[in-house]
Amino acid sequence: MDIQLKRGLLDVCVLAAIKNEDSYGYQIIKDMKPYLELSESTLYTILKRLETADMLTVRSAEHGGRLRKYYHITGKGLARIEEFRDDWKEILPIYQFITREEAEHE
Amino acid sequence: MDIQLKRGLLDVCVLAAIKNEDSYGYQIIKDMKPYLELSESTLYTILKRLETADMLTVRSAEHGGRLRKYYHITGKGLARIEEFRDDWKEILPIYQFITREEAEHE
DNA sequence: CTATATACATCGTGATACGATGTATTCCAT
DNA sequence: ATGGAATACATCGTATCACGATGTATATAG
Repeated sequence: MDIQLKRGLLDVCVLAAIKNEDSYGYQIIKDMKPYLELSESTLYTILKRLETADMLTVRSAEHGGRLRKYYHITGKGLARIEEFRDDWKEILPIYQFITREEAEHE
Repeated sequence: MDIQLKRGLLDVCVLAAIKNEDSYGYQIIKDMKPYLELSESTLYTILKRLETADMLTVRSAEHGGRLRKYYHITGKGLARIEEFRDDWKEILPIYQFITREEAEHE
């Protein structure tokens, strides 16, 4: 997939990955993999950015003798997903504009 | 609309604007306006980029005593639009993933 | 004992949208 | 005729961002 196109989906996709259940880095990557692949360096950059923007909170918890950072979505994060729904309504006509077959003669 | 989301659509949208008919800067902005607004500085950056990538060719023509630069899409540019169609097939499941309502209890 | 998977983190780089700014011409209303 | 929109193209600097490279540390399987 085109990198630029991916950019617009990454943040919201990460938020969606923790929407129903708190999760941690490695798990988020696994859950997103079927839809959108991203590297660890990209994910941690995004998580930090979303935390700064108050779209998620972080809590450290021990698991199997090792620390894990669990990410929890906030109201602002949920609102961000709703904004994406609105953006989607604008994207559909754009898709039509781009893929329309016009003045194509037999 | 979210800037990041816009980024992924701009290039292809400009190509779509000249797909059926050669066009020039000011006209492209007008044609795209109902779908996606962009400033002149952004458009000329994009046109230059698409030219470098051989996705369009440029020709200067006089119009009303003034020079206009007309942009013409190439085979590579048309292929870029086809790629977008393919990307779209990947985007749809991502949209589902983001907006799914799961484990929402009454 | 060693390699692989898990887990988190930072740095540098290249790509890019856009506001600000500049130049020049045409057209219209006063 | 004169001044201000609208038309038309162009450049520069800045902020944002994805990602590869790289580093640390622990658990687990062969």
